[in-house]
Amino acid sequence: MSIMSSQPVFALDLQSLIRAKSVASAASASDQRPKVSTKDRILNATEALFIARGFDGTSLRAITTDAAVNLAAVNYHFGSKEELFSLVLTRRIDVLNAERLRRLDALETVGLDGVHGLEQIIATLFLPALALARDTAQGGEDFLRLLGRAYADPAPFVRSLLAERYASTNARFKAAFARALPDLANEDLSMRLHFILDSVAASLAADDVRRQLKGLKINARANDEDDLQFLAYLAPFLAAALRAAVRQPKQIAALKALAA
Amino acid sequence: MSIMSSQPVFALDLQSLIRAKSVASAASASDQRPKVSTKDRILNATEALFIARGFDGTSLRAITTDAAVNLAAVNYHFGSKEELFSLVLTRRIDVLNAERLRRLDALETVGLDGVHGLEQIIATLFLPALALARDTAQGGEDFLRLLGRAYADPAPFVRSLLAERYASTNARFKAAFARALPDLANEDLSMRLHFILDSVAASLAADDVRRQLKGLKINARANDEDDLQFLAYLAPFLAAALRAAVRQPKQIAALKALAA
DNA sequence: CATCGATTCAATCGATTGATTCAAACAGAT
DNA sequence: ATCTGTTTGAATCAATCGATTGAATCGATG
Repeated sequence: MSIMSSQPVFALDLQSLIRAKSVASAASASDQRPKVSTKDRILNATEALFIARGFDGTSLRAITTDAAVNLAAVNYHFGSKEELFSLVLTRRIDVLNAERLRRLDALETVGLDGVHGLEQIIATLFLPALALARDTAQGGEDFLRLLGRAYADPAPFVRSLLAERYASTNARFKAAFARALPDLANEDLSMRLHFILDSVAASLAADDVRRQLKGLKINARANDEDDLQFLAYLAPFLAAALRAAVRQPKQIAALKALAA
Repeated sequence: MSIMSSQPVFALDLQSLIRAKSVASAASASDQRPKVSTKDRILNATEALFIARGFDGTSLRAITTDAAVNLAAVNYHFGSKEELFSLVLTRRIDVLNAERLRRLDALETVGLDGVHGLEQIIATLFLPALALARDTAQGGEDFLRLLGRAYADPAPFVRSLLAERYASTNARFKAAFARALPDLANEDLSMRLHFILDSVAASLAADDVRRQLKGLKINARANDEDDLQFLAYLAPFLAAALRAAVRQPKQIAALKALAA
């Protein structure tokens, strides 16, 4: 303590003292400074702030303050704010989409189940997301929040990044849904699919929805079995929505009588 | 033209010339400057920019440039950026919620239909939105975009504004849904309701979804009859989703076999 | 220990943000 | 036409934005 006083000391001596101290603490049992690299601290802080405030609402100064690094470290390690956020988004979503495509490939080589083909595709879409939400190395629960925020962010940079990078994946799944729902017109399918994908993303981004998930104890999932249980909760909801018939004259007449 | 040259002129003369010119054009047949007040021009420009870029992404200078008014006019007429956006949001959503509550009141005095009670509530929620989307005085199609963007905006100011101002309305509709779905657990209802409301908002905010709506010619609605037709397209989708059973052991087993 | 590339640091850049100023111009009442 | 309160305009404020600089310091290598 007294060594660290403000009295003038030899700069070299002071630095060597600090260096020795940090090395000592790293070797100690408590390990007060967890060995997380500057790059990773910036990425993690950026992810947390993006979830809470979006792209425009997150400044580099807020990031570097939370990450306890120098402001210039962002441009040194990542080049620019956009390149940083691009990495933050893709390091999560790329993993998700790769697993989704892997499962879809496997599913299409075996062929869709005639009766439950729709549930199979839904499972292919959502099980990877649920699995990643349990993987702390992939952000855990924050993974779902990141996903929701990313698809809702109004910044042109974010929207173009998602649209361009995952266009082919979306096309693959739309084609799969089209085969499972042969009677649904292409335009109807596009709308309902987009509706569902945006829906899940938006809902998962909302804090109170996740709080309710926790209340249902379906957020304490610990293994794939629990994921299936959660999907059994969600899949009928989504499958029923996708299978619902469209624009039957009878329904119009019924609604007309009811909505007066 | 030559009068407007950069040569020194009497300030008063120049101003009077400009004034005379604008007055003349206002009296002319073409009427190049539509008599929209400064206040309304700011509100309209703010709405358009909020839809496109969100709260954080919209600067007062972008607003005043689009509205062709002076920068100081914003703070003079509205006090601050937040007060301006608060007005922009509430002038639309207040109308929507008032009409929703009016219809809900009427529905509850008559009593819910036993068979189609759920569709009645859904109609109560969505018909006012569809009607407003046809009313150019209420923003027309932009009304839906505003709604979607508002519920997705990450700015704390926007989120707290919506949560506080419309909490009671949401509670009213949740209670109504609970009566129409007596077998659905309260937590399940909360989640699904939030899921649906966020869903519609998020979907309507997406440009390509509205483009698909246009392709289905359900966006060319001109009267209440057409609204009912559109609702006949959407209501079965939503009702089926809400009515879908939850967590049946049979479905879990089926999914387990399928998701391998 | 000396050297060198990699990294961190404080300081600062020009641009943009929301907000404010005060004089000029305005519309309506008398 | 004159007066009076309201509205507009150009200029500018301090604060913050993303980005950059060059020196200081780091860890690894010879």
